[in-house]
Amino acid sequence: MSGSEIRRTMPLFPIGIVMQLTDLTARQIRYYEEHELITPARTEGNRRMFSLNDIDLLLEIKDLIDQGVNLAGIKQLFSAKNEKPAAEEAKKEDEKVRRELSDDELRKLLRTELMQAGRFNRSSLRAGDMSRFFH
Amino acid sequence: MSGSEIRRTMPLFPIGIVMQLTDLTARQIRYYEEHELITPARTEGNRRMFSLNDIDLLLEIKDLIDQGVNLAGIKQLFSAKNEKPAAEEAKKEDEKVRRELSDDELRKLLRTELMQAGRFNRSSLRAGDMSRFFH
DNA sequence: TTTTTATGTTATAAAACATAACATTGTGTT
DNA sequence: AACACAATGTTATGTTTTATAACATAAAAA
Repeated sequence: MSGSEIRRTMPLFPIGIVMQLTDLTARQIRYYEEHELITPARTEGNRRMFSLNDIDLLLEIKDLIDQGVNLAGIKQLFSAKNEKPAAEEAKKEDEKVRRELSDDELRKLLRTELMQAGRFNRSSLRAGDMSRFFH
Repeated sequence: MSGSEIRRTMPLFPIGIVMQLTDLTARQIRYYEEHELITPARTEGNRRMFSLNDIDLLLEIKDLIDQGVNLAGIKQLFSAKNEKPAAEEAKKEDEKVRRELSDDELRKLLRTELMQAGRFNRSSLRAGDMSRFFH
């Protein structure tokens, strides 16, 4: 229940991709960040890099805005959500294991998990449909 | 058995991220493309965008090269792999369904699947470790 | 009506990436 | 040994993408 937070926090996507996945403009995304609804990572060159968590948040924001909630309200909703820590125990144990992972092991894990990330349930989308996102 | 091919083909990652995930240089990645071991998508601006499938392929290539196989050999291995179609039936059925998906439905599906993509098995990595990839 | 909120638009600078050409290193061949 | 080729490094140059900031605008709130 705490392990799923891990790779969802990996900064993988540039803003251009996030725009297409969320159907938000760069202006909107940056504005939400400015108001601390999201805090995407930055590359060394200061470019925003978004994680799956960030994308989820953006999609939630969009839904809420579509429902008439303003940013202040969304902020409240989000902070209310995080009221529930529920992940106290596993933290320290993870901490212990962390140091023992070599770069190579890390990459192998990452590989496995990336491959798994692709194995979704069933064929609801097809490759051709992705032309909507890339021309 | 054919559905899992779908989102694995979505072009999501720029070359910089792929370099970090695979530990390959841009030169290597482009060279492998030049020799048709991978064929990443392109943005309108001609930038390469890689899918999970592409990343898997790159990792396989790396493994094989580490084992002393040259590009010609890898090419043979890959083409041998694709000798097995094994996905003939589902194609036409999928084709039928495809047209009926609206953009909005597509995005909703995408959302669900992205969220699911993050829900991996267990805590083998931790957020802090990702600082290796982003400084 | 006047502010405030949320977003659009434009200008300017820098980061990331593209291609291409040449250099280097290792391996196998003659 | 000398050579050729495969794989990768390095450098130069141009384009795309993203960053910030400032100003504009429409809709909602006060």
